[in-house]
Amino acid sequence: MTGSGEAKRSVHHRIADDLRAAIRAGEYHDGDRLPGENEIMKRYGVARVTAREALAVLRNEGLAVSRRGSGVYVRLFAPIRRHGSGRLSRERWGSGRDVWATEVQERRPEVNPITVTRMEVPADIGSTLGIEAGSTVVLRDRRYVVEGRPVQLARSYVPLDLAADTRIEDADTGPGGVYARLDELGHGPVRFRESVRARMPGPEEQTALELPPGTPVIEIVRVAQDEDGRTVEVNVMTLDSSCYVLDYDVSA
Amino acid sequence: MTGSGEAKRSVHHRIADDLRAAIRAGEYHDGDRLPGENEIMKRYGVARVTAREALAVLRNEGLAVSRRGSGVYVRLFAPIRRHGSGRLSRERWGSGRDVWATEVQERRPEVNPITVTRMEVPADIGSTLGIEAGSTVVLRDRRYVVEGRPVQLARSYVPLDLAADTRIEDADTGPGGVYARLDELGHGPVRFRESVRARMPGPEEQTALELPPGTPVIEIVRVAQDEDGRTVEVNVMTLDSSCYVLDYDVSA
DNA sequence: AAGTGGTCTAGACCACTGC
DNA sequence: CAGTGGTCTAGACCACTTA
Repeated sequence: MTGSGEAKRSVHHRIADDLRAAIRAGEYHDGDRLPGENEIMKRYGVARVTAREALAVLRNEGLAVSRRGSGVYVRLFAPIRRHGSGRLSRERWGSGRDVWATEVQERRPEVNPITVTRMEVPADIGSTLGIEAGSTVVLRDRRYVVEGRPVQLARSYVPLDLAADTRIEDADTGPGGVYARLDELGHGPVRFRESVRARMPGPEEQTALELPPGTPVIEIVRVAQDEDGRTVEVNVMTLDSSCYVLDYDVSA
Repeated sequence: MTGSGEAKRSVHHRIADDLRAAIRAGEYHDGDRLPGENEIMKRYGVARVTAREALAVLRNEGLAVSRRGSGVYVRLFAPIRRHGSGRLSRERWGSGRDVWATEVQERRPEVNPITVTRMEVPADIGSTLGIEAGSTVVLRDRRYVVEGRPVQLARSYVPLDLAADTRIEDADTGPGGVYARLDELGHGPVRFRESVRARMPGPEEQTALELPPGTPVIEIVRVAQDEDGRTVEVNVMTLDSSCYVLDYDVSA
């Protein structure tokens, strides 16, 4: 079928290979129903656990999702393009539109209840912010939802001496968001560094982002500095990787 | 133990939660041995499959790796920082050092046998390169290895009319690499766009990068343009996400 | 040779979906 | 209510690692 000399590959791997090949060959399309556990048991004459294991391979590759009581389906990938360079430019947030709205456009973006709290700075954030341990920061915690699907978590840390008793401590920071408020305080960010990595989510993130198994997250740590080189905000974002492509422009 | 009101979580999930909590609490460190299948069966009084399933959760989260015949171990994360902005600057490759060497420094980088082939341009690459279907491109295919571990695959596409009969078609492109050669031809790249996404690897990538289960890959598609706006190279990179953090600098 | 993870079978019960 | 995926048990054999 699939290949030629596949010898010692285990049974559930061979079944997974068959299905993967079929998906790649276009025999199944996005959202199509795949053969389920019972079907695989019959077709290949294997035990339930073996059929499950084959499907687990595809789930963990992010190729399939299973819906209890219903079936197993081909997973789709319809990403949001997030433009890294330019999206943080002064014109953007200076114009009173917030960064998020400009990038998802017509896809019905929502922001879930924003919680704003004062807290002692976590060790890793503190060293990045360049402030001493034990200092207080303002944490803005929020979740972005597009078309009913949660796609991103964001935790933004601002030193208390900048944020105290400003709209940065309000759930609604007003037009232009936190960066515009920092600018009004004379600490508008002019330089950013984004550090990007990918990893599998922990169970808390799986819940918060409603991630099916086999979905990595992208973690972006964005550090914002003002004209004087002071770090004025650290923003830790966790993205559903099946929803995003990040674009960065670089010049030589 | 772990929490308070965990009720209907399945047995293998509860076991996984215990182990995860223990790892996070620092009871196990990087590379430490975790309780294996047999140990879990005894400790929790569950069947082998259930113990396996618990360990599978941790593996798929990238927290643990298992070594057949030996045991299950806490996985480590020691990333290479890849500096997106600046690393492509003229000074870097202009100075005759290649990009790769500058970023991994003392970590014994190697490049596996580079294959260079002429081929018909794949559809997706063609549309990105802005050349008509059926055109010929030069494909440079290579694998990077650090400290004996493969960490990155890269496939670089250059239009044939630029690369034909130049050192771009040699395995060794000489000092400064492909970009320096393009520059000598009057097509030195001045603008780059990197598009970044994360996903789970297919089995071919798992093999080529020797990835344990639960390891996502980062896919970077870099498009390089010369002064005239012509796309002179498309480079598709596949990175082991457990080996990389990508840094991008952005200014407002 | 003992221990470990990897694979597989056969049979069972449950919770949920969709008709 | 029938079908589906999710979970679990009990027992078995194999290949590999370690000593």
